[in-house]
Amino acid sequence: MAENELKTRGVAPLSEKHRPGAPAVAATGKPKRTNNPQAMRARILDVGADLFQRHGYNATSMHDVVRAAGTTGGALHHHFATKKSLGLAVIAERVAPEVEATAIQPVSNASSAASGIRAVFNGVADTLEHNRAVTGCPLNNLALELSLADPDFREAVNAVFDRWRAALSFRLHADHPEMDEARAHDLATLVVASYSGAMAMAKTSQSAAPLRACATQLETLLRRT
Amino acid sequence: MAENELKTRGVAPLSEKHRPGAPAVAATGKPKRTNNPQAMRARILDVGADLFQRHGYNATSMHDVVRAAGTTGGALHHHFATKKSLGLAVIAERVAPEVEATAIQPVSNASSAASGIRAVFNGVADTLEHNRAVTGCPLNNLALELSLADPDFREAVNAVFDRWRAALSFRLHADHPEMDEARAHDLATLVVASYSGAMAMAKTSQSAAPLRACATQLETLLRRT
DNA sequence: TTAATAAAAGACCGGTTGTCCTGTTTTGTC
DNA sequence: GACAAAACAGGACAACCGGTCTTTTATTAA
Repeated sequence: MAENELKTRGVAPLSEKHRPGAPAVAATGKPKRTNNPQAMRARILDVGADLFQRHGYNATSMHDVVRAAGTTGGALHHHFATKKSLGLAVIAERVAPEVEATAIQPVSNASSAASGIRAVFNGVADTLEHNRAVTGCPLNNLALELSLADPDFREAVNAVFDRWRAALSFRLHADHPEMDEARAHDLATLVVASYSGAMAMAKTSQSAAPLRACATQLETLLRRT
Repeated sequence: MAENELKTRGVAPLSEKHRPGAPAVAATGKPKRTNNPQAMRARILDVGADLFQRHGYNATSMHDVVRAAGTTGGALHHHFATKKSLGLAVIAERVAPEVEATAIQPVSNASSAASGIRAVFNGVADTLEHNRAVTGCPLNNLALELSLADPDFREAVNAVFDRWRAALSFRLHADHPEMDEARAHDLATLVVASYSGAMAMAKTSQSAAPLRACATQLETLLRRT
């Protein structure tokens, strides 16, 4: 803390030699650069979400993000000073909305909790079968890799899990007012857990079958409730 | 293949200067070294399983393994030439037996499938509550991180998942001969998936509650079968 | 006793990591 | 049109990565 002022670790500027940041355009009237911070930020987030999803957080380097986003290290650093800040932003601005759209809203809007849950499982299974590789649930991927490594990550992921479970629990209670809250809570936990686990199995088996199996069994459980 | 004989990329031995491998003992009759390949191999595997479990595969360096095992890079390289070979050995010789002991055998030996499954879930929950940190299911951790990265890892993890599900399915069918095989298979998938997912939720919430919730709900489902 | 082999040690390699710094260009405001 | 701040460019940088290497030491077979 006290040695900050001694942190002159950079090299003294070699007047002539050191020229970082070459001119964006030599002399012609080329496109130069288009300042568009929102689009740049969005593109970095998209690329980050995609790479973290496909290769994992630790296996993705900042350079990978720079290359895939077609940008530069300076731009990346401007928007996200550290890898961790990019990771947290990806969770909050990409993963959480995706969970909201693909898993929470369909259940909230369905005619019943049971049919909504089945629709979500089978809908995701359909999507998986259309794609080439099963990359798993983005939330689950990041949860397992990062929740022990850093409390901030753990908190961020946990918030999404909680939101999801709470929404399910609310819908179950709405469908079945006679069901006590603890039961609804446990049931919602089972649904979320089996979705996460089924996605893990789907990833390792590269098949949507585990999702279909869980959808079937969960429905019989929910229908008898 | 044909350029093997030209592979003299090493530096010419600088007679006096180049002395890798300092003498293990200076001049005294110290313990020097104890040759015990099996114990060394076992220790490396134990340490590797522990570190991969707590920090993840990619976040664990070979140097971390060397340090934690109290050995040297040479010894590690002798037993496991690459990080991947260590990873595969950890799965085959540590993770798979652990799954066998903690999740498969208790169900096979229980008085019924339902009670065995409940015992496994609650037993693991008890263990988690005794430990400080919930590090999650080792199989699940490695599955999510590596199954997309490398086909060999995917195969290894998938084999464990399949073995587990097959054992559950067999026990369910033995308990309920009237149940058709597809149902038993799907039910077993749901149990494995909910275990994996519950462990993921337990890890992010640092609590054993998700496991207990799933145990309760799964039991009501199985008892009504 | 000697020769051969297996086990262990640790220096070392090229490459990559995440971070940060110094400039240049664009944009908004007066 | 001046000018400060934001947006972006491009590379520097030390620390570290996984992996290979040669040498030393212990064990075992002949």
